[in-house]
Parts: sequence; C-alpha cells; structure tokens
Amino acid sequence: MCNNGVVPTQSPRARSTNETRDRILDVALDVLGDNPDAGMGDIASAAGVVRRTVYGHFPSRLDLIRTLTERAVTEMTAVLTEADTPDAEAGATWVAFVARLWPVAHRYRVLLALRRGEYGEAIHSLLGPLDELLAGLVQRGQDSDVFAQHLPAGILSQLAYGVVFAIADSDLSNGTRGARAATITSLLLLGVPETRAIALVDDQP
Amino acid sequence: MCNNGVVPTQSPRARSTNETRDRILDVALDVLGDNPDAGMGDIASAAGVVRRTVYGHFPSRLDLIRTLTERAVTEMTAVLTEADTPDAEAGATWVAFVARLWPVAHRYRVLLALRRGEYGEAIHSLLGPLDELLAGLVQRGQDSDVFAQHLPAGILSQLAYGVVFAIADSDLSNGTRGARAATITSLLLLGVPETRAIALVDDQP
DNA sequence: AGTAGATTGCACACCGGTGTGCAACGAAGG
DNA sequence: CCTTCGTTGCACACCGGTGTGCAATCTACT
Repeated sequence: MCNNGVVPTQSPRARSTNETRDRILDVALDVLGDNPDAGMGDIASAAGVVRRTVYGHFPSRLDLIRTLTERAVTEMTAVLTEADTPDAEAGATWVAFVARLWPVAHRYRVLLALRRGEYGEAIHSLLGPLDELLAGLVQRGQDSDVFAQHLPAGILSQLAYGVVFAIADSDLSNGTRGARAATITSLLLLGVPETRAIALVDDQP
Repeated sequence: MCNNGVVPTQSPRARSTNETRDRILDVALDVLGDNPDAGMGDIASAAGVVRRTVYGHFPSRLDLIRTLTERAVTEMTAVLTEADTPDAEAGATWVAFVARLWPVAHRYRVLLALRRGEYGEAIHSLLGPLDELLAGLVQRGQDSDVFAQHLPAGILSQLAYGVVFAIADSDLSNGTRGARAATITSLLLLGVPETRAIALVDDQP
C-alpha cells in the first residue's frame, strides 16, 4: 500500500467503486426527477447496473433518498451561506442566492415532489435547518421593510423558494431565461416592487 | 311508481344509496387531503363502510378520484365564471375569484398533491379547461398592464393559483386570515403593487 | 497463481394495495 | 309473503416493489 502523492489517493479499486456509487446517485436524481415514483429497478437500469448492485451501496430505498437529500442540503446550504452577507440588503442577498441556487434547484427539483409522500417526514427533518436559515433571511427582510409582512416569515420563505423550484421544474428549467424569471417572480412574491426587482436582478451579474 | 311532487322525488331507497355514495366522496376528500396515498380501505373505514361497498359505487380507485376531480372542476369553474365580469379590471376579478375559491380550494387541496403521481395524467386532462380559463384571465391582465409579464400567462396562472392552494394546505387553512393572505400573496405574484393589492382586497367584501 | 472485493444473475419471501366472486343478511317495497 | 337491492364479510388472485441469500464471475492487486 504505497501512496505516491500528498493527496490521499485512494486505490483505483476504491475509486471505481465510488464511481459507480456516485453514478447511481446522479442517475437516481435524474430518474426520480422525471418520475418520483420510479423504483430501485428503474434507477439501476438507468445507471447501467443491476438492481442488486444498488442494494449493495444503499441498503434500502430510504437510504438512497436520504443520501440524495443530504447532498442537496449540503450544496444548498453552501450556496446560501456563500451568498449571505449579513450586512447586505435582504433583497440583494436573495438575488445572489437564487442566482447560485438555480442550477442546483434544477438538479434537485425532485425534492419538491418527495416532500409529500412516503419519505416526507425524513426529508422534512433533513431540510429543517435549511428552512430555518431561509426563514431567517426573509425575517431580516421583513424587519427592514424590504419584504412584505402579509405572511409570517416561515411560510413566506417556503412559498418563495417553492416558486423557484416550481419554475425549475417547468419548461424554462434550463437557460438564463428561467433563472431570471424565477428570481423576479420570487422577489415579487416577497413583496419587492416590480421596478426594484428588475433593477436588483440586472445589477448582480 | 307514483311521483307525488313535481320534483322527481327519488324513492327513499335510491336516496339512501346516494347518501352513502356522497358520504364516501366527502370522506374521501377529507382522508386523501390528509394523506394522498390513503388506500380504498382507509377511505371505507372513515366513511363507516366496508371496502367492498366502496367498490360497489366506484369500480376502481381511478373512478373515485376522477369523480372527485370532476366535482372540483365543476365547482371551481362555476366560481370562476361567477366572479368573471369580462369588462371588469383583471385585478378586481382575481380578488373576487380567490375570495369565492378559498373554501373550495381548502376542500380540494388534495388535488395539488394528486396532480403528481399515478393519476396525474387523468387529473391534468380534467383540469385542462379550467387552466385555460385562468390563463385567459391572467392574459387579459397582462394585456392591460395590470399583471406583470415576466412569465407567460400559462405558467404565471399556474403559479398564482398554486400559491392559493399551497396556503389553503397550510396552517392558515381556515378563517378569514388565510383567505386574505392568499389573495394578497397571489396578487403580489401576479405583479400587482402591494398598496394596490391591499386596496383591492379591502374593497371587495 | 492466488486472493479480496465488486458485480452479476438468479432465486425467494414478504408486504400492501387492488380488484373480484359469492353467499348471506336486512330493510324497503310490491 | 316474497322480491329487490344495498350492504356485509369473507375469500381469493394478482401485481409490483422491496429486501435478502448465495453461488458464480470478473478484475485489480499481492
């Protein structure tokens, strides 16, 4: 067992293993995105692998979905904290957030459907911390009169990023068109005036 | 077979039958509202009836759901045409629509979840005509510069009444609070300025 | 060559929901 | 009284997805 580099280069064996594992995850995201009720068999074939192999990496369907969700939470949290400059105006922060969130949201659009249904509870609990971060951001916006206050921050934030996911799930899923539309729409929902919303979007590259 | 009234009074036999049938439908709406994946058995017990009896009225689960959806489409279409005065301003029409839609939306909140999943296709096709009516209304609003144009009317209308259903599905489901919040939120989403939205809502009783 | 580990191709049991068949019960209606 | 019809309580077959067991295979590493 020699390690010829500084980086902990894993043996090609383990790398190949991780490759299949990652491929299964990626493909699962795709397949479930098209049909949230797809079975382990569908995912396996789409990954060019036998059903039994999937169970080798993920003992149960719940494990697979939990892993997927954990991935999503990690990425989205990173995106949010990256965009969040606590002293910045809430509207600008939101724009930066959605801009970075967009491609991720498209990949993980399945979560929107998965929150209802069998594993809803598990997913919900995993998404909890992220939800709180978002609610906090919206709350800040409401406190500084940037966002409207017709709804409590908790619900409003859910609706706002629900809209983003919904648009990511529609025809406009790819291209800059969708990102722009999603940003403006969510800003409107948050109570930002249309002219101001457009100005904010055209500011940030 | 004597009919002692002008109204086609059905025999008490048939009436009792229709009563169970209607009760099943009502209860199904409730049960499925709580858990869209509830089985025929759950619905039956909740209706105080045996599973076999449900199949007596609805040959298949799809039949039940289709009937439910047809009911919803009928009621919602009635509500929409009732609120729609073609020469009125689109914003005011929307407010009147949501006000009347609110209790109905709460009852049929399950449709939101049911559109995805096994019977999505069937439901979608039944909802088609209603969707077109709504898209038409939103289009009118966009043409007269009352609604924003950052999204095509088809998608924007879906999002707008999706938000109404989402709020109807949340904690604020009952009471006037929810209705008001849903109306304002959907107006904001449609691009109506906040002050104007509030004015519109406080106008209509 | 030999071994360890990932993958494969079956097999199987299990589960829950769906839909059906049928005999029996019970109350309205002739 | 006897028929009709909704309801009931079983039984059963069917289906699709889940999860497991195990021997065989292939490939990389020793």
